[in-house]
Amino acid sequence: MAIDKKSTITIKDIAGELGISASTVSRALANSPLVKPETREAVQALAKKYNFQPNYTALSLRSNQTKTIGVIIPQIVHNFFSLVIRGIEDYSYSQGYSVIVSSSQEIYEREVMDSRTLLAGRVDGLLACISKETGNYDHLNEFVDRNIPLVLFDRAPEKVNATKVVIDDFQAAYLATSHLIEKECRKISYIGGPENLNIYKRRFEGFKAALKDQNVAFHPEIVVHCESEDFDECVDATAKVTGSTFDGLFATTDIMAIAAIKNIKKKGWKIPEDVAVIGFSNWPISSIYEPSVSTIDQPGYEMGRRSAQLLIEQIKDKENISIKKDILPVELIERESSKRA
Amino acid sequence: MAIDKKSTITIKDIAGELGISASTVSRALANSPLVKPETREAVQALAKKYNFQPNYTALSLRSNQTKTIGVIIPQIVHNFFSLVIRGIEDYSYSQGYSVIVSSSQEIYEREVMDSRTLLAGRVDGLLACISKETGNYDHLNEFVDRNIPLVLFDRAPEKVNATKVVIDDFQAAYLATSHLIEKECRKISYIGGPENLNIYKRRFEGFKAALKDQNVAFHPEIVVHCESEDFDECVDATAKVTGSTFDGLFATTDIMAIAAIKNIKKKGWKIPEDVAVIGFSNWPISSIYEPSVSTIDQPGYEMGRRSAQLLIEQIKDKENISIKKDILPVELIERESSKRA
DNA sequence: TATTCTAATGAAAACGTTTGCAAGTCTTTT
DNA sequence: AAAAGACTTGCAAACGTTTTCATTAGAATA
Repeated sequence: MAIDKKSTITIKDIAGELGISASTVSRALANSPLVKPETREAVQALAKKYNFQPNYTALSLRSNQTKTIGVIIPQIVHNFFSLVIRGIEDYSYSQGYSVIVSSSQEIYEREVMDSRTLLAGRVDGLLACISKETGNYDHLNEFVDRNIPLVLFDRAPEKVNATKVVIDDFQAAYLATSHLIEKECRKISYIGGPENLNIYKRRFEGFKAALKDQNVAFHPEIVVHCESEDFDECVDATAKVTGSTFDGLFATTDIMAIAAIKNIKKKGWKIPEDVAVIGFSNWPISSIYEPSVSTIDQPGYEMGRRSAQLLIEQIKDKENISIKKDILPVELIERESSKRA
Repeated sequence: MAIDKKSTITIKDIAGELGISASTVSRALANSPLVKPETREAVQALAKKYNFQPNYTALSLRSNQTKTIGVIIPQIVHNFFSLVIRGIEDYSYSQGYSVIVSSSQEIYEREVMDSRTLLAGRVDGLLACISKETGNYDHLNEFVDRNIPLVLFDRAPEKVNATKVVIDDFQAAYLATSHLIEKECRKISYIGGPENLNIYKRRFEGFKAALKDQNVAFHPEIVVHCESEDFDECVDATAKVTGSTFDGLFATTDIMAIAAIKNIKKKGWKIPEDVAVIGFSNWPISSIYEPSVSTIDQPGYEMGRRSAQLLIEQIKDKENISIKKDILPVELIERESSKRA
């Protein structure tokens, strides 16, 4: 292979060929009124001929901004999060920003390391969703302290004073639970995610509040908090619950809902006749599975878009960063698993 | 908010405070033997105290490399591709490279635009998987012509002379089909993806070759090529096939396999007793669905890792780029949908 | 004591841009 | 015809590094 010297041409090359200075070329390219129309046209024609692309790195160095935003996400192989990323990308690219994604794999140390790496001059701002393990927020507060734009989404700890984009988990769980009560359920099982994550804590609270407000008894023996997202482990964890009887079940994840359904089927109980079930997140599988699973649709794409928008606003006006909290609406989707008169 | 002047410190700041020159600081930080041990220690101590991080952009400008690789992928909300991305990220980060991902959303124009954007000085090399629409490869050949490292994965057109990481689609389909024949299937339906994509063309060829080699008749009336990946559309498309009878079905996607299963169930045919089914890709849903679906496991994570590895090798030795073709092994996973004596 | 060698440091250039300032050439005005 | 103004352009600095080359001071040699 040949060595690719001069495969990429610079402003100086154009200047040289035209016998003018680099400054004039720069101005001509920027359509500055300071340059004579003929000069401008000559420059632009040559730039086009050579397919000139300004060197991004040089631009960054001069302007002290990378036009890149960083994203830290717990998992990438995950329907909800990949939707979020798509939203982030769509908006960012439309604004001329690139996106660097790094996934912590739900490991606290990786999250800390990644945030430091990104902070080291690679990005103009950060979008983050904390891992399940994360209990210490120093690495995030460092952004706040140094006045570097930061937006937290979905799993957003109260303790960090940054802009947040979330759903109202309490309200969403309240909605799901009320849906079951409306379907005549009077003894409802709860299958939740790890309670140390705020979102699951709040969903549990929403569940209990809905019961209380509507005078339905709470039964601790049919409550399970499941740590894992692995399907088989969910099946094992939810098996505990089918030791008792119940007529409704709310799971904070569609995967858990389906795991529970598997156990319910095994018992010979009919869905939705004997037990009505509702999940959470509206994963693709919930509409394909049989029975199709009622769920709470979580607007992942919108969450990504909105987070990116708020972040880029902050980047563009760093002097006046104001902390916001955006709560996105959720929607209940009724499917076979809870459809009954 | 306060203005963050000097929130980030440079080599010059350290030099100033120590009353030495920037060059010495640079050398001290690099542990050069040219600097006096005391000087080196003083510099390093101060760097540590201020948590000095070298400016990435300046480094890039000087060294003419961004330590970033670009990835163009058709979709990000897709189990296989997100696995690939994870593989790419894991390897790249381990080598000190960042990753910029952009998804074409299966749109040719976006793919072209994204490749141009990334080419414009943002990345040291590109990893790409073409969209379903892509039939013209000029944008990729531009990389080859300009000697910029490029690795194609999964959907890799023959016409581009670049390193490729793929699975042997012919062989994989041959394997799946032979599995059905082994299970006593003698009239096998084929549900494929769009034929203009090489991978589907080759899977179809593998399917037909397996039939021929084992003297099983090919029945064109139970063949469907389905354009969409949307589940409901797949259900509609595969319905055509259940107009005839058959005792085996091979689908080139798990989603299509499940769509077909839905139609088969509707007919009242038993799986696997009346019809044995096998899919392709080993999506999570295929193990959760009832019946669980036999499939060909496609090593997405490995494909990502390997692609990144080959790309980074090329980046590190641009003078001697050699074109390789890596074919990753697939594995047949037998589940309920084809399990019979 | 004069010369050479070695060790440590600094000055400056370079990477590719943008932009404030100075300077040049024409026109216009008085 | 001289001064002022309007247009164009170029020079140089700056962004934060690394690295080549030159320089200094001191030590070793003759």
